[in-house]
Amino acid sequence: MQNAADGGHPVDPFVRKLAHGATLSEADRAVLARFAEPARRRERGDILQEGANLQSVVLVLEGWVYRYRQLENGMRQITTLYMPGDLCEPFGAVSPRMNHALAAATPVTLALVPPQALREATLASPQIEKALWWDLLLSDTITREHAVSLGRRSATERLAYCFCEVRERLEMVGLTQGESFAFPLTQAELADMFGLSTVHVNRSLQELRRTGLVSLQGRRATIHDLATIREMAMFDVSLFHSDVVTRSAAGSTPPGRRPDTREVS
Amino acid sequence: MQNAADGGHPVDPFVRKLAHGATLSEADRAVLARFAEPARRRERGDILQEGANLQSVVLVLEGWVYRYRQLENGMRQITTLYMPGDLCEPFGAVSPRMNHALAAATPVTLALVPPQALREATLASPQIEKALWWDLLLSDTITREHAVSLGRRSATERLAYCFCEVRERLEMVGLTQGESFAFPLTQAELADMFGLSTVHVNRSLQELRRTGLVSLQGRRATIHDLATIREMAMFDVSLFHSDVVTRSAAGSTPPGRRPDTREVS
DNA sequence: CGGTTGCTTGAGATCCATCAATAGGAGTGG
DNA sequence: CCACTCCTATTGATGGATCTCAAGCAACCG
Repeated sequence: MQNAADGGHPVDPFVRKLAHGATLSEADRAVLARFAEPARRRERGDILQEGANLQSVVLVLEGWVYRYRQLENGMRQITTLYMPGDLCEPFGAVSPRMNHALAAATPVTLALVPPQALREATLASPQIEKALWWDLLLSDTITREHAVSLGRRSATERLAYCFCEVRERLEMVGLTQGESFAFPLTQAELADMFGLSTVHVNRSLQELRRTGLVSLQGRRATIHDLATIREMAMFDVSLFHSDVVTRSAAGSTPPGRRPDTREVS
Repeated sequence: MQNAADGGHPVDPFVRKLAHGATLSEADRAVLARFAEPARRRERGDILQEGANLQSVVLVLEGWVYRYRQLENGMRQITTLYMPGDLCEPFGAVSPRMNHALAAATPVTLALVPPQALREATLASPQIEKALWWDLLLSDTITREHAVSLGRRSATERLAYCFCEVRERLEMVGLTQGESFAFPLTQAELADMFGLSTVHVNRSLQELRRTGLVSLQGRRATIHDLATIREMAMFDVSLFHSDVVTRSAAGSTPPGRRPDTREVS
């Protein structure tokens, strides 16, 4: 049995990610690390067809996965991107008949976690509970911001936003190397992700390269000017680092709270 | 104190909606109905600004609400639409600093539910637990399908899809009258929802009317040919009626399960 | 090697945005 | 009741962003 924390091996990205959402004890980490163990490997390509039967939550340990939907007219839309440490469904439940398909963008290592086990971990530790809800809220935020890209950002801005987002997510799990990080998506996949044609993705990428903001070579991306690309992408970092409330009665007013914020009252 | 189930008054849409996700006992319904009680009214316009402080989950009882995000360049994207019976956040947690704004499309009645109370109800009744997770999965599906519209449907198809979706959601809570239903959205709101200009929304709506599929008058919509509009919108009803698994060990193979479906194995 | 996959480039067509102007209804104050 | 304003829906004209079709090229692979 492989322990994710032993020498040389990278720390389990699931634990690493969730640690951003709550202060996890050693016991908490051990519980979570156990979910990330029984791994399956998959080559690039479909993992689960639409309509497939599923009883567990898919957890990505290595590689990139995405969820997509194929329309009757042949068009395809990628709706979500999953990277190491990401759960492909909300932690507490699964739709037994998949209504979107799941595919691997690279060779991947996965774990299958029964939703019941996650919910039980939630009962055993309020910190795990908080971390899992934080994770769920974060993926909601990412999904909504993807809709903002699709609706209101230009092709170039969408791609720029994508680089900012991916960088942020990979950094959370310690998978960036300085200014660069793995970026294995095909231009055709980017097109299906952002509602564009591959031709236009190609040209928009060239524009990003021409301005010197990003370079892209051999399935890796390097961001040369983070501040500028964030500005042109209208990327709001704070979305990725917001807090979460699971127990409304729990705390008194937190220290950082500004008294003038408006509430529903 | 007003009982949502008493004579003449419509049945609480929250209970009515959740009843689609699980078989609720009378006790379950009573518990849920209590959440839908302490109501606030709001006129059309913003409810919560971006950055507002929030400790409770907003539950819509009457009227339409939407979540939007305003970009620095002045553009606006509506990311989610909420109708009676809808929770505006996942039931178990809230982001205390709102990262999207919430607005009322019509005068609305709301309830504020502490996430802790919902999670506790979840512990008391497995059926409530199942219903709430079903609801969360459904709103995820709706959000993803919205992304499919934004990415891969034409303007006319997006609007057609919208009518199909709204009809389906309103029917679940008993708010359709035959072929017609309330549709209070402004053309400017539709534009911000579907990443279009108001001018183009206007012209696309005219096309839908010209083909005789939908009519739209006085904040109400009537669908004249459901089968045809569903086909042109590539609307998949089954997305709105899928099952949910909360306890993976719980059941043996359900009766409808086809043995040939593919699983991750 | 031939076949496949992914990237690149060019030219013309289409969808949709922008700008500008008009018109109807709803509310408001005189 | 009228004048006024604001909001929403509507229409026309023009331009731009992006798509489609078509082709070529490089890398990889059995």
